[in-house]
Amino acid sequence: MAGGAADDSGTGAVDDTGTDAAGDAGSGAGGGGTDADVVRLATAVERFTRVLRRLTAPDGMSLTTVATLVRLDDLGPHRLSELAAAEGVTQPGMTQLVSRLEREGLAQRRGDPADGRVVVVEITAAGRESILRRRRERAGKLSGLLADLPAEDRAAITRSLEVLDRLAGRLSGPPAGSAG
Amino acid sequence: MAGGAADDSGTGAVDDTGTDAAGDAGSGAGGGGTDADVVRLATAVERFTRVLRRLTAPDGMSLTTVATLVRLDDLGPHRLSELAAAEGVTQPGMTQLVSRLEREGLAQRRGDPADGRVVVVEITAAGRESILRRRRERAGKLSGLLADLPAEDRAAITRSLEVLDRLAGRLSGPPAGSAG
DNA sequence: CCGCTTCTATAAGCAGCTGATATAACTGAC
DNA sequence: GTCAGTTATATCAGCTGCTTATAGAAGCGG
Repeated sequence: MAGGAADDSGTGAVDDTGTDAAGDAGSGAGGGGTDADVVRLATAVERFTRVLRRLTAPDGMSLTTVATLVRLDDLGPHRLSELAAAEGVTQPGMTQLVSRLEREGLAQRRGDPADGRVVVVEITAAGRESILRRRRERAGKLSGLLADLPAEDRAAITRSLEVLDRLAGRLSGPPAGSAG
Repeated sequence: MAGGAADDSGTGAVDDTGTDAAGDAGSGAGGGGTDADVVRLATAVERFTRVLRRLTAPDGMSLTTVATLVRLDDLGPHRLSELAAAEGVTQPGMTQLVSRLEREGLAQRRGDPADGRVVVVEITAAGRESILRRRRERAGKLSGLLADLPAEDRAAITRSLEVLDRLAGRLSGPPAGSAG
């Protein structure tokens, strides 16, 4: 149920999917992928939201919190305001978030000797461990789901992994050179 | 916490890994997919969280709100408690959510003539329009991203769409036969 | 020193979730 | 019919996590 995703599509013109998709929202139609493809992707992302919510263990960690911790793990220490900009929250919001992380021992504040105003945030060993634990939990749940899928479906997902990864990297971008 | 309705918890094998990302994809393996594959997927999902946050326009709509509205659009009217179970929030939470939707004219309550206790929720024309608008906005942003990707990457994403869709459907499950 | 900018912290408020509980409607025994 | 038990929704108090507005401390040019 839920929408026939098994149409032909491919790369040509598909069903009109509503109206003038992506008409005014930037990026000319000629430049990006097919309009219909993009709308389909947007729809799939919407549906996948539900999956994400289910996969998120009740650690009491918000999406932003996890994303911040993962970022600190992946890309190293950031100054606080930089972190706020990268994760798309306000600076006071990030101050609170970091305070929470610090209270739970998952990250810690550090001063910048070169600039007394700056607070540099870095992940702790406990924070790294927390991420790993969470990742393994999620993997466990995913494992159960994937087991029910035919092999070709699993292969399709695997193949798209690196692409999704590249997409994610493109969006988050480099932390504007600093925190070195 | 949570409803406790969908506590699958997979095989839970998946030991440490974390670094070894070798092995072929799609091998049977009783647990369902290679361990490393699953961990890679879990990691990609983590990273994709950032993408989701960025793609979500500042409509002031929570993930749950959007998912609920999309569900009502896809699968038709649901009773309130059914909606709560499907989206993984408590019944009081869904009562509030629906009240919010109703106040903004995106959904409406309806009585069930066969059962006076029941409240059936259905999406309004304005609600459908809201979803479409949001989807188009998202599509616009995605379009810009996809334009930078090589064609083969776009194809990989397109191919994985239906699989992701199937995954989402598997997790949320049918609304237990109603919404007639 | 002073004024201006930059970076973080604090305060007040709102959204959105939770558990506990109240209210109303259906069901079955009698 | 009435009573008790179950089911479906609403309401209440409380917490988390975000927001805007503002305060305070540190750097920089005069």
